[in-house]
Formats: sequence, C-alpha cells, structure tokens
Amino acid sequence: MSAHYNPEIVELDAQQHWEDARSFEVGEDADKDKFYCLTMFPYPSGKLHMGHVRVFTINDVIARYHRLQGKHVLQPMGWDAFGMPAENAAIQRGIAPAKWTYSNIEDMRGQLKRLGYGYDWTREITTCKPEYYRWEQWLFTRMFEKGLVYRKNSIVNWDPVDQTVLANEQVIDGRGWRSDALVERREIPQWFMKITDYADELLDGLDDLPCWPDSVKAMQRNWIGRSEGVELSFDVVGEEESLTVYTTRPDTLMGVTYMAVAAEHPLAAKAAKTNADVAAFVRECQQTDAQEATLETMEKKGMPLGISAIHPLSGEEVPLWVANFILMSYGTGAVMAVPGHDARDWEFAKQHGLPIKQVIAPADGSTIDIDDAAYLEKGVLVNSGDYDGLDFDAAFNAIADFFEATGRGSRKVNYRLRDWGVSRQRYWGTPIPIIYCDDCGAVAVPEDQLPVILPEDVEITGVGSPLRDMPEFYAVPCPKCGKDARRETDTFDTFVESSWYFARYACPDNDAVMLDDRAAYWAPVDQYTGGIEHAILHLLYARFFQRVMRDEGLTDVSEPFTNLLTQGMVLKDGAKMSKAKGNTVDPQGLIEKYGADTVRLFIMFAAPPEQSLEWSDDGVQGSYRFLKRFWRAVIEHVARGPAGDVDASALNDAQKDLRRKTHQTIAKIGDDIGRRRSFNTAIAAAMELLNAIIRFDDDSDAGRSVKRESLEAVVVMLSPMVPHICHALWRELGHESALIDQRWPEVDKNALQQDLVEMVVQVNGKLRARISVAVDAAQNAIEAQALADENVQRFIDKKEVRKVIVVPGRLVNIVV
RNA sequence: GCCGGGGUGGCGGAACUGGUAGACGCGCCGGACUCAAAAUCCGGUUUUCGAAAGGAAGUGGGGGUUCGAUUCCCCCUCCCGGCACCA
Repeated sequence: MSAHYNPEIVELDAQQHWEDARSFEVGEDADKDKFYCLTMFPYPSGKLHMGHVRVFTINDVIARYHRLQGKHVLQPMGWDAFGMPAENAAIQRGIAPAKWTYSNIEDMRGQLKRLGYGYDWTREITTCKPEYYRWEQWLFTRMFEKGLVYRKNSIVNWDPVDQTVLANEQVIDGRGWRSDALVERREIPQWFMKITDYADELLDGLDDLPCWPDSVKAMQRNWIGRSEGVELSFDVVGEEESLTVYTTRPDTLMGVTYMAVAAEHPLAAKAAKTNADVAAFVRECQQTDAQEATLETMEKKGMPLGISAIHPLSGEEVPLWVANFILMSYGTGAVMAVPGHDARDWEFAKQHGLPIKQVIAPADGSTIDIDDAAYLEKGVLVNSGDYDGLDFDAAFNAIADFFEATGRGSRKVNYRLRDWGVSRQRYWGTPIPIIYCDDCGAVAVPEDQLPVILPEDVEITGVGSPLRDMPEFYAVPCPKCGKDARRETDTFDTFVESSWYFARYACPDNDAVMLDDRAAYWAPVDQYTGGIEHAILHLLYARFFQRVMRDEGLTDVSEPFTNLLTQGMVLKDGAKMSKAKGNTVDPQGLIEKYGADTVRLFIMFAAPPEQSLEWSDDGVQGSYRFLKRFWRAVIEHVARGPAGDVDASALNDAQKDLRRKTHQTIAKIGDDIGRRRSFNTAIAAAMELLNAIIRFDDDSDAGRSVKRESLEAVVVMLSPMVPHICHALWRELGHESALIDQRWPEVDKNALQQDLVEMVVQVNGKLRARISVAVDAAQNAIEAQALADENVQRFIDKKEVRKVIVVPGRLVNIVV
C-alpha cells in the first residue's frame, strides 16, 4: 500500500468492498439484538447540503458504533419527495415536478454513496410513488370510517391577485411573494385529522421517553397545552344565544369588566351588518396573513360592538368588543377579560379606558396597586361577594359548582393543540381519497380502487392546482350510487408521508398490506436523528400516526422513536447557509479535494451534535492533516516489521504509560459515543492517543507490540467516523477479515492501574500548588503533604486553618 | 408576543454529578528541513504585572447560595429554533 494517503483510492476501494459483500443489507433475525438507526429522510432538493451531511454522518457514526458492539443494525434511506419546491421549479423552469424530483433523487443517491453511509438501499422509499402513498390513502379511508377525520372550514392565506392559497413561507410582510398583493384571510372547507382525540395520550406518552431531550418534551407539552378550567356562558342583551367562554381562572370572574371576540366570530359579523365602523374593522382584521406570530406581535386593536353581555354573577352589563388578537380557532373565539389579573387584558383596558377591578389579593396580606400592573399570582378573593376570602382552589370549585348546578357552565379540560388540517390546494402531493356525490356526500374511495394515482404528466402554471382542470382526474362515478360525482382535488400535507415512513422501511415491497411481520421486528426506531426544527410538528404527527396505526391493529408499538437526537444547524460566518446570503459550502467540491473521510471527520469534530456548527475551511484542512498523520503512523509502524501480542507482565514504565493511555482512551471513546453522544470529544481523545503513539519512540519487541495494540484500537474506534481510511489501515495491519465485521476493543482494567495521582491544593479556593500522592494515601497523609508545601505555607501565612476539605483524587482546599 | 435552546481565548470548542477554566483542533508567532515555496516536523500561544519564581483578573451583564460556581437560584441583555401551508 502507498506510503502516501490517497483518499480517493482508499474510499472507492472500501465502498466497493461493502457493496460486493452487501455489508449493509439486513434481514430479520429474531436471535440477534436489533438496532434500528434512522435519520429524518431528506427532501430531494437536488444537491446535498452541509446540513444533510451533518445529520447523515451523525447517524452513520451511531449505526457503525452499534454494529461494532455486535448489534444487528438497520439503517435505511429514502425520499420525502412531495412538496412545494418541485412546483416552484416547474413554474420557474418548465420541468414537470415528477421528472425534476426523480432526477434530483438520482443525483443525491450518488452523493450519499460517495460519502460512504452504511445504508440498506434495498429498502429505499420514495413517497411520491403510488406503491408508497397508496397506504396512507388506505389509512385515511380507515380513519374516515372511524370518524377520525372530518371536514370543516378553516382559514388560509389568500392571494387575491394570483387567486391562489399561499403557504406561510410565501407570505412576506403580509404580501404575496409573486404578486406583492396584500394577503387576505379566507375560509375554505378542509379535511382534518382528530389528533386532539389523542391529546392526553400524546402528553402522557412523553413520560415514557426517557431518552428524548427534555427541551423537546417540554416544547411538545407546551404545544399540547392541557389546561383545566371552566366553560361558562354569558347572556347577551338582545340575543337568544349566549356567549360561551373558557377560563382557567374562574376565581377572577368578578373582575370581568369587558369581553372580546374574534373578528370571525358570529357576533362580530352580526354587529358589522348594522355598524359600518365594526364592518371596516373586521375587514381590516382580515387583511392580514393567518400566522400566529403575526397576530401575536401586531398592535393590539379593538372596537366596541355596541352590544353588552350580562355578568352571570353580578347581573351587571359588561361591554362586548371585537379584537384583532383573539383566535377563532382557539377555544370558542371569545374571551372574558379580567384586566386586573391578566397582562394582555390589562394593557388593552389601559389603552381603551376600560375599568380595571381588583378581585385577587396576595395571600401574604401585602397590598398591590392594580393600576400599576396586573396582579397575575393566585391569591385570596376580594370584592367578590360570597366568594371573598377563598383561595384559588376553593374559589375554582365553588364557582365551577355554581355554574354546573345552574346548568350555565361546566368544568372542562382544554388543549392548545388543534386538529391537524391535512388539505392542501396543491398539485404535487398525495391525492386525498374522497369522492363528493350530490346524493351521498363525501365518500371514501373503496379499498379496491386505491391508490388514487396522481397524474405525473401535467403543466404547472402557478395559478391554482392543475388537477382542477383535469376532468379525466376528477370526473368519477360515486362509489356508492354510481351517479356522476367529483373527486377531491386537494392533496395531503406532506407531513402525512413523513408520519409513517419509518415503519414502512421494514416492508417497502409489500403490496398487500401497509405493515407486516417485518415491521413488528424492527419497530420501534431505536435511534432517530434529525433537525431541532422538527421538535414539534413532525415528531408530534409521527407519534399520533403511530397510535392510529396501533389502533388499526398494524403494530403494538405506541412510541415510534426510542432515542432522539436533534442536531443543530450548519452555519457559515455565523449565519445559516443559504443561496441568498451566498455563504453556502458545497460538500461535493470538498469530497473531491479531501475525500469523504475528511469531511465526515471535520463535521463530527467541529461541534457537539446538538449545537450549531460553524463551518471552517481551515478546520477541514486540519482534519485532512490529521488523517495524513494517522496514515503515516500506521504505515511506518508496519514497515518496521511484525509486532507480537502484548505481554503485560514484562513492560517498562513508558510502555505501561502508553498502554494505560490506550485503555483509558478505549473507555472514554466508548462512553463518549455510546452514552454521551459526544463525538467531538471522542475524536479529541483519539487525536491525543495518536499524538502519544507518535511520540512513543521504542523499537523493542515489547514497545512495538504495545504500539500495535494502540494503533489497532485507534483504527477500530475511529472507524465509525472515518470508515474508509480505517478499512484500509486495518488491512495494512495484516488482517484478513474486513474491519466492518470487527468488534469494539475491550478495556483491560489491569492496564488502567497507576501508583501516583496528582492533586491540586487550594487555599481559600485559589489554586496554590500541585502535589503527587499515592493513590491509596490516607486523608490525613494527604492533608499533611498539602500543608507542607512551600507555596501553600506562604498563603496560609500563620493564619488559623479553619477547615480542610479533601476530595479524593482531585483536590485539597485549605480554608484559613 | 409565546414556547424551547444558546453566549467560555483571535476562532471552533473542552471542563460529564458544584472541585485544576481553556483538553483537542484552527489561526498566529518562532525554529528545523529547502536554492525557494508547498508539504512536514519541533517549540510557544487567555489577558495582564514580572527577568524568573510567582502574582492579579477572567466563562454575555448584575446580584445570590457555597470552603469552592462555566456548572445551582433570581433579574437583565443579545443571538438562534419553533409558532400549526417551508421541509
């Protein structure tokens, strides 16, 4: 083998070996300990970017590490192939979305292979193919039969010029990205999945996920937003129907001084008919996009409707307002306002001169001024008639009981989580398997007529969906009565495909059922790796779908992902890489220049996986330099002739030191990768060991055998990160069998033993000396040695020693 | 606005359970090799005072708990992710 490191030769050779040996194709073997190791599959945008390289490398390292631990590892790959970019490419370049997508997949598959990832390509999934999406159409029809899906009106971003529904991303500062027209909120009928039926289970299930990051669990908990409160109704003067509101603070009920409804609320619409100002205000509210962040950050505005509600306890009239920050989609679209004890209500009241009433006082008897700020804590009721003096719990129950007894309200558990709207008015997605019949209503497409195939040969104009202009697609007979009917032309949200693909990798070729026995073998995913940006939506939808599949009898598993790793972004010059900023780094060029191993090594070394990673071309150089040193170290060692096994009983001190370092490093790297997932420190430890090996200049038989043991350990331990060079060096070290089939080295505990240990001596917490003590030294002996130190004495300076703290093996702190 | 995360040398980062701040790498400085350069190798590198020994300061800012805080608590600030139609 060449004395010179040539990454291209080394890498293509290793990849050829893995392909010939089918190293990564796995079947189901009940006797083996399975490990299902998965990344969030990519959208086939055309070219791999550094974010992809990062997440796939992290996962490949974990997969290869577990394989070295003797696990039966499955690492599949596929394509999240439906979505907007394909339509945009079609508009801009006139290529049909399907053609563009399939060509991108070809390119990206080639790039993935060049990076040496250990995928079982026989299980590849492409979501835009009918053999994949037919099963989510089928599951949807099952959900339809069970009442788990329904149709209702909901708000979309409407571009009045392009006559098109816009994605939030296509709304820039409230205007359509292509037309520049002010976006309007518009209500259209859409399909929803009842994820709220599973709200409690999705919430409680988080407790069964000890290996998920706490931050992700916290975000999901807050997103589900379970709260316990009371739903109660206020009569409205001159209206038959009362106004229902939900509150988690019924104890503040006597502090209600006004009420507010959303612009889309029926009462606002009714007032608008007779009040031009209200009509104008409601119109103004609708001249904005539908994003929550927009609603929450815009200036809080409101207008009195000229209608009053009757306070259910006091009988007083309170004014009814319409406000731009009330969400029709959350709760009942109406709120009772308690400006004394709610920050937003307080601000709104101040702004519009509405009264502020204190009805809660601090429990400790202190006084507050409700005119300065709302008092948000729970306390004791005041100015609340019969309820005065009660604390939160007592007041909650007394008021809830009162309303339940009078039939005007009830205790209610409420969720922030809303049902999942899955309809998209787009072409490039899975057709929703529904047919509308004038007589039979919405009818699910029968199983024997699935899949509903999306026509791929279409022209995309950017105005509406082409499916709406294709009678050959939408004109169908009603499956129930046979009358002329119309097929649904909306498609699914692409989150539907990504909510179950992980299960389908087990049996991608089964055309009879959605999931089979092989899915039972592989589920759940043992390790799931993906971007933190998916912490809520994708991961929550996938957890929901897993339960829907379970309740359909397709699996016994409730939680799809056992361990979750959320990796950070790749930055350049402190900003996310983007074409617009011109700060992208193309992985392809770097692979050609340095090879895949250098890129993989740098990306794993530059930052811990959860943190954002700052790209550095100089850092890549450094990784390349390290691999060259690594190569040379092994080649030079081998060139000096054979080395036998280590005889641990016949080593000198320097040989013992290198052996100790070797076995300490084996323990550290195993812990860093296996438990801590701290790949950057694992690589640092390997670098340190290699530095020690190179410095170790001992050509005796014993010296060479110790060195060989160390080098072999480094080769095996670095192989998850840089598999190609390690494959070659393992051969170089004289092994017949391939590295991919080896096991992780074992720690020799005897090699770890040492006689002396360095301890730090502090005086009043400040470092003053280092002492070398016997490992088994008694505490008072250590104290005596520390006190005897010259510099320590200087700082004690004849002051009285009040206390000595000894932390065995670490430090002595002398307090004077 | 709300929820979650982050801020440590010139730079990326390390310090895992409250116990040596700056491992490892980059960059830079000096040296070796070379006609020269690249590559490679050796040494140095938080700031500051000092010839040195050895001090002082220091982990976004302010306060607190502790013998001891990058680590725990409170307040503030800046940056990043998510907010339901980007994926």
